[in-house]
Amino acid sequence: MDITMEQFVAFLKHQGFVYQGSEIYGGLANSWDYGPLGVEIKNNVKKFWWKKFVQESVHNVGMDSAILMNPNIWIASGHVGGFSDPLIDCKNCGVRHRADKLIEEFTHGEETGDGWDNDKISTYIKDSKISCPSCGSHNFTEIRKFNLMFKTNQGVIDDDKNIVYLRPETCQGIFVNFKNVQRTTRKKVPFGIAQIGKSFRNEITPGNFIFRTREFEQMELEFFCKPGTDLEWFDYWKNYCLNFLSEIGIKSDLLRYRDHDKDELSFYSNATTDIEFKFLFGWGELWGIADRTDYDLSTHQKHSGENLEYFDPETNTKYLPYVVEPSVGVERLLLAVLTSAYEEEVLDDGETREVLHLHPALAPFKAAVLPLTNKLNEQASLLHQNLSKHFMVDYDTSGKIGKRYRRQDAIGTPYCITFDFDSLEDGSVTIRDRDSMEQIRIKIEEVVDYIKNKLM
RNA sequence: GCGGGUAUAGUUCAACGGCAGAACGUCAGCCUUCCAAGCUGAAUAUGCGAGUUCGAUUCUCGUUACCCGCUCCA
Repeated sequence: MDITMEQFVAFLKHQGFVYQGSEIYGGLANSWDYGPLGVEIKNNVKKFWWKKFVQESVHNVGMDSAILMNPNIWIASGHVGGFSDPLIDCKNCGVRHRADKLIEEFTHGEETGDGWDNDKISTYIKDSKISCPSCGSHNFTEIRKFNLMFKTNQGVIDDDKNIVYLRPETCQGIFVNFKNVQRTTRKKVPFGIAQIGKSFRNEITPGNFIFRTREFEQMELEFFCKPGTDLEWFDYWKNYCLNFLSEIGIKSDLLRYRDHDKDELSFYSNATTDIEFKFLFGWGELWGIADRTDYDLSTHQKHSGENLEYFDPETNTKYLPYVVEPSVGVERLLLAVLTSAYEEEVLDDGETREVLHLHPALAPFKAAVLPLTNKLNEQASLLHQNLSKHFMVDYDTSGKIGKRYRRQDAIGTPYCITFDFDSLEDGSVTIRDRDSMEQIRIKIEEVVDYIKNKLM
């Protein structure tokens, strides 16, 4: 697609998919609002995922956990303390470094600074006369820790004692409910728990439109399986996710797997693979599939004091299940879907049209009712109202019919229903297909079923 | 966070230290019997805040946002 990110953003804004957040106040960095079409397609993307990962899955169930949770959860997960990056700036050239990485590089990996407090890191850097990799000077600022979690206070009093965090990931809400869900659903391992919800991260550098934002929505599955079977399930979900992306309509040549190297893996992970998508700004992570072993359940077991072991009735043994986690961002998936669907198509007559080749299930409008002329308004609007009981339908009377087809093409409406003068006589309408531009004539009462069949 | 760039209608682009224009799009009306192209009319813009100036959209400074690169990304 020969279009820039900037042009694509303008297109999405023009059509009412995504607006800049807080625009009339000059915006708020990296915040985006979803317009009338954006909210539809975003909801549809989530529905599609839910359908494949919960509704149609024999393994999985869903849940929805709170955004605000007991702060001890974040201590257990390592988000409070361990994962705040110690950052240090060079006063000479202004480049920012991770202080622990400086030490790691300087000692060629012999010291990693893991678990050190700021003073120790600071002292080490001074004593070892570590220089700035960018300019070679020894003039660093104090270390500042950046906690990537948003903080707020529960209760009206602003006090350190009542700090709560906006969750930086949804999966912990699943882990802490593992026992609840297992008991109430009477599911046997292997089974999965799926969740869609907002997460918040104070990323140092967000950007690339809705690709990385500080407020975002995740769709995660935590799949619990017997230790030793985790790599099998890892492969299973890897394939399942790629298959999902193909079903949702993303072109396969825009997708690739990228396995994490051993030194890139999180310390608790057995294997991690990203499915990457070729965004307009380049390849970027779309879906992370990680084998998290029993790290999460064991740390929660340790910190909470609750026994989280699963009793396996087949073997009469107890164990902490291993977890395979496919995690995808709604906004990223949406951006990938839109990017893949967009086409500036040259027609046989040399004219061009902008088309979103969206899967009908994702399209904001499933159909548009277009009266051939204004004189047919009355009857056509009745048809529109009837169809609206079943799915989102647009209605457009302004301008020539060809122009209205173009408008619907550009927002991905799969079916245009033209109500003409014959419709008054024969009770039939013309349905025009967005992709093939072919037309069929069918009875008005058959329209709902015709379109519903295409939504699967 | 650092460096560079950009900021004028919805979009793409003009112009100017002294009434900010166009095209496309949008809206209204007319016309219109299936793929954007007819006619008439209308609405809509100098990101925000200071400074210089009689007067700033234009010059200066600050700020905000976006883009590119670096950095970062449990």
